[in-house]
Amino acid sequence: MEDQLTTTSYAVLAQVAVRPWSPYEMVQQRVRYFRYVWPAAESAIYREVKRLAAMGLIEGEKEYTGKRARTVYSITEDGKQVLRDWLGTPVAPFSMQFEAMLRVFVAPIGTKDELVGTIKQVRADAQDMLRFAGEVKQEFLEGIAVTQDQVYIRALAVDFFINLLITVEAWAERTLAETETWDDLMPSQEKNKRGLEKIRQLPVDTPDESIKDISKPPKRQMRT
Amino acid sequence: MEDQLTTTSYAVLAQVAVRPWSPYEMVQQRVRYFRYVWPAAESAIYREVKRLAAMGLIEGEKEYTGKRARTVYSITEDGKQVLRDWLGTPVAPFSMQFEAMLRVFVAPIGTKDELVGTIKQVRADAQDMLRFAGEVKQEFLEGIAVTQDQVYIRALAVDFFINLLITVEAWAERTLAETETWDDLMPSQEKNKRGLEKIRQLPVDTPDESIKDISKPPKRQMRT
DNA sequence: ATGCCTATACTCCATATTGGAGTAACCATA
DNA sequence: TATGGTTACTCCAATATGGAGTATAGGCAT
Repeated sequence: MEDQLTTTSYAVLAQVAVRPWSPYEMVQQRVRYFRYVWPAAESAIYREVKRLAAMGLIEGEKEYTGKRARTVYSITEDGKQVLRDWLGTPVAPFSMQFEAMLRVFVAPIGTKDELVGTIKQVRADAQDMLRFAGEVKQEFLEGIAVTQDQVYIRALAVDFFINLLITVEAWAERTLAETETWDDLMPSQEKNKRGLEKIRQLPVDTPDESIKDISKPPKRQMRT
Repeated sequence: MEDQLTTTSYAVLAQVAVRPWSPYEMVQQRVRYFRYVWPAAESAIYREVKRLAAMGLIEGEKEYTGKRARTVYSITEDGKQVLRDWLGTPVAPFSMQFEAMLRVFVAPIGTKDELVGTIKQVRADAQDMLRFAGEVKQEFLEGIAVTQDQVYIRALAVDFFINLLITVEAWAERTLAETETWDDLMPSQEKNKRGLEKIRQLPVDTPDESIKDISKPPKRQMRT
């Protein structure tokens, strides 16, 4: 019953701001609103809905289908104000969970098949999400998306998503091609030479001063 | 004292596999090993080190600087075996936390300055990380990286990272340009027309069948 | 009419995770 | 010699997680 809102609270509140939903619908449709930018457990959604309602930021109205009740929640004026206030606070930096990369790091102690399998999984995941993004694109083109009146905003997100996924897919493709030229996963002069060349060609500036002592990286992190 | 390993455990174990470290060094240097692909709190690292040591997957040796003790941990054979076994298990899908996008979604209830500020922050974050990636690149080119003998593997990660960051930075740039053509954040025919056009041009296939009922997206998520 | 599957709408809880505070020695510099 | 920063952690209360469990309704095939 704490009244400190978390990012998950704002995510749910933002979805309710789009239009009224029942908790179940929110859970089903959150993929279009925040799932891919702010993953949260199903049970967390139900919990947040109750908290937001208790705080008066959303309000529920009971509906019936036959005898089965469901509560449809809408955002209140207070809820909108809370969202507005949130926009004035500092934003948390982007972060990701990419377990596959950890496995790439230790790949040399495993088999080539395992490495290839991992990368193929990454590619498959990206392709699944691209397929979904394609459906979202189609919904907008057909004019049937729930957020049709806000295409100008949603387009920014779809743009981000598709480009990100294409970047990931392309990486997986490149990496599969590279690993397939390897006979085994042992370090070798040959592989390391290619690796160094790959790094040299990456389109990023190296620092002006050469690095003597391994410098401190930029700190960033912070949740909630 | 549970002996179920989490992904964070494997991340730490994988770092120890690179070379021996003291917990403090691991915390400082984890940015080069897993921070950006598997974020974990500082205290989590210390906790994992203790657990892994208790389980015999790493072993510590005490050193002294004057009276200040520090324990340097190395991976054991058991530890290596555990990592190998892990490579045979299914990999969790990619996911991200991108609070800024949630704010983009509700931007119309706030000010243009807030939206622009959010996107600029995203750009700045990407640029910070790119600067760091540039340093890593430089370390490899100079041949002084700790993982120099595994450039062939590390190159895959650096490649991923730099391309991802460039994608994010480019999106921020595009989006800033777009929002700067807006006088306000109100929905309008004009803005929505541009938005729809942007979506139309995104390089992703729309599904063969047009969508009647809003279809279920692919389920994916899973931690640990 | 019966059975079965799926949709709806949650609750519960053991564990995991987080951020922050606390402790303490060491070290450079003014 | 004071003091502020770095090194090197420990501890903990509060919060979050995901998975399992509960229960009813509606639809459809036989």
